[in-house]
Amino acid sequence: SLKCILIMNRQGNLIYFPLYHSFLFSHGLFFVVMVIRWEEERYTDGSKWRFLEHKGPVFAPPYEPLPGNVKFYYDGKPMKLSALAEEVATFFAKMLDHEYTTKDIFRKNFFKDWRKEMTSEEKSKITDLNKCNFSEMNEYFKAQSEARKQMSKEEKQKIKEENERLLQEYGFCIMDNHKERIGNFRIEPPGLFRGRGDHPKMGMLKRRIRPEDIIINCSKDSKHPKPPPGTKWKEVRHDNKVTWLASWTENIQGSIKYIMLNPSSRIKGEKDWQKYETARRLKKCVDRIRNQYRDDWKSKEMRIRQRAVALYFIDKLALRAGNEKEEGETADTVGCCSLRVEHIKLYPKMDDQEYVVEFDFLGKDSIRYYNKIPVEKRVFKNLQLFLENKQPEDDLFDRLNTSILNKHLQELMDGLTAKVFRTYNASITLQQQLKELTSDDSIPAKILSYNRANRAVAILCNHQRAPPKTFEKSMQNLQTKIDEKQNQLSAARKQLKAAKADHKASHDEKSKKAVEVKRKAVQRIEEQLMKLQVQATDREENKQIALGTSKLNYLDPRISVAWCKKYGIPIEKIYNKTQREKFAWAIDMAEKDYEF
DNA sequence: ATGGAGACTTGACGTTAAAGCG
DNA sequence: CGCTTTAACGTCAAGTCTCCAT
Repeated sequence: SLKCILIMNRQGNLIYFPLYHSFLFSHGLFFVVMVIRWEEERYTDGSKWRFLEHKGPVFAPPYEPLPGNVKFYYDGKPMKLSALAEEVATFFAKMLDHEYTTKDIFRKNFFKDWRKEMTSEEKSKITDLNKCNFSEMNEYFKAQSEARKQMSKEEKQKIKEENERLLQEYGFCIMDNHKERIGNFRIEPPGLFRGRGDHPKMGMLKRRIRPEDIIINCSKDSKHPKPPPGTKWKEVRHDNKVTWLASWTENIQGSIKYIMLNPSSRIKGEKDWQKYETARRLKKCVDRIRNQYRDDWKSKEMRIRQRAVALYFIDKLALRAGNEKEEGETADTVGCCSLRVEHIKLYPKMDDQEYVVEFDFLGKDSIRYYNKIPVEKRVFKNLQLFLENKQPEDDLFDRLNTSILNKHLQELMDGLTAKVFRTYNASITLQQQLKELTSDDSIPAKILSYNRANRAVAILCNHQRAPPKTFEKSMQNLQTKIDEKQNQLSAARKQLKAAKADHKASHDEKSKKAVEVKRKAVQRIEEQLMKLQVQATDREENKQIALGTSKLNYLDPRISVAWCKKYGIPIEKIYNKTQREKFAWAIDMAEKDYEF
């Protein structure tokens, strides 16, 4: 469970380095001063750090006006736009190929916000978006991106180096003696807001963020970041009860955006670890809680029965809590507590099953949740009751919201909230599935089992993805490869047979060697074929399922680390570099017998 | 209770860099 | 080695949950 080492560089400065930076040893420039364990540095007073120093954010590059020959046309006539109006126009022009720009709400919102940026002459002239012709601008940007692709190696290298320099200068901060990677040190550039699903605000102008909008957070005794020449920060504060380095208010929803540390940082890692520890505590008392809510289905009080049924859904189906949302501000999506009558259908009998509930609603990111499940009679009867005398658009759980539910959960277990059930059920499912599925086969087969276990979780959590545009083609390609490999295999087998016959006839050393060579070749091709087949299966099963989210947010990484250790699978096969950095704590901690 | 601000996690997706292939 | 394909990475929207004022 070693976390990091304290080292001294040639200037005599002490620096903490996470253990995965161990390549530094090879330079031989450092002295190890001290070894720090994971557990040894948490504050108990609610403060998140003692020292915080950073360089501030990187701003979006300023607008570059279009060259004179690229024109905007209104009502068929060329028209030179003021810089501000032109900039906003380019945002739209860049998206011309996108479906968004055909949507009514998008166009309406865009046009309204665009007009706000126009001069009064422009405003009086440009009154109809349908008369605007952005196609020349669109062509220009397409040509630009084409040119970028065609750049020479040297030019590309130069850009890469510049990015690297920016990363080195602005991408890190010092928090309590650790040099930490910042997650998002670049300020979001201006553009048109693209909401997901049927978003009422799609197309609105997301305005440019200036230094005057930024609140800087750092420690008093640090070197404060300097605003760009001629500008000022909105504020510099020293709040060590929060983890962010900078923040600003975004103009679409009026919400606050933050610059925070990378998932590999101490502060994020510890929080993540804590999250899984809470889920493990739930494991210890989940039976009690389940018995409790089953009892509550019989309660005399409506609010308690609603609470109990909702909790049952959250537990069984891994639904999200479902906070209320302000109507008209966001897309119409729901979670458990905000389910409406129109989102479920009850079937006393369906095929050979009794008491079936059909769910059909849009969840987070407007991803559809569709599921039919048989439930217990009591739940079914309760649901019928909840639906009585209600309109489709009425709340299913009218006596419940997330705050009531979470207050109840808090009483059942310290730190328990609705989302802990998702974490708990995801992690426990992975552990069970790994136990069930892991074969004593080859490494690729084991990894397929792992992916299948991961997939079971992704299905539980409804993590979907649009099938990749190139999916069909890439499946075909893979199939072609498999066919070829099969041909190769039969050819190799024939050759082996021939070699064997040859050896039988001559019994000399040379032919014996030839048999061995052919045998190895067959074996090698068999392995390659198997690998390809496994790959094809994996990919087909994964067509509409996204594994990433559950892997990154719901699965206790120690389960995976332990599994790797137990079966001798290199951790690199399961976690890529970024993931290994994020889960460094788990990789250090977990042994092969770890139990979630 | 209710509402809103604030902080932080979770989520899908587009772009880019790296892997894989002939 | 140069091209294509794939996975990693970054982006930023959209959730959850806490806290505090009313």
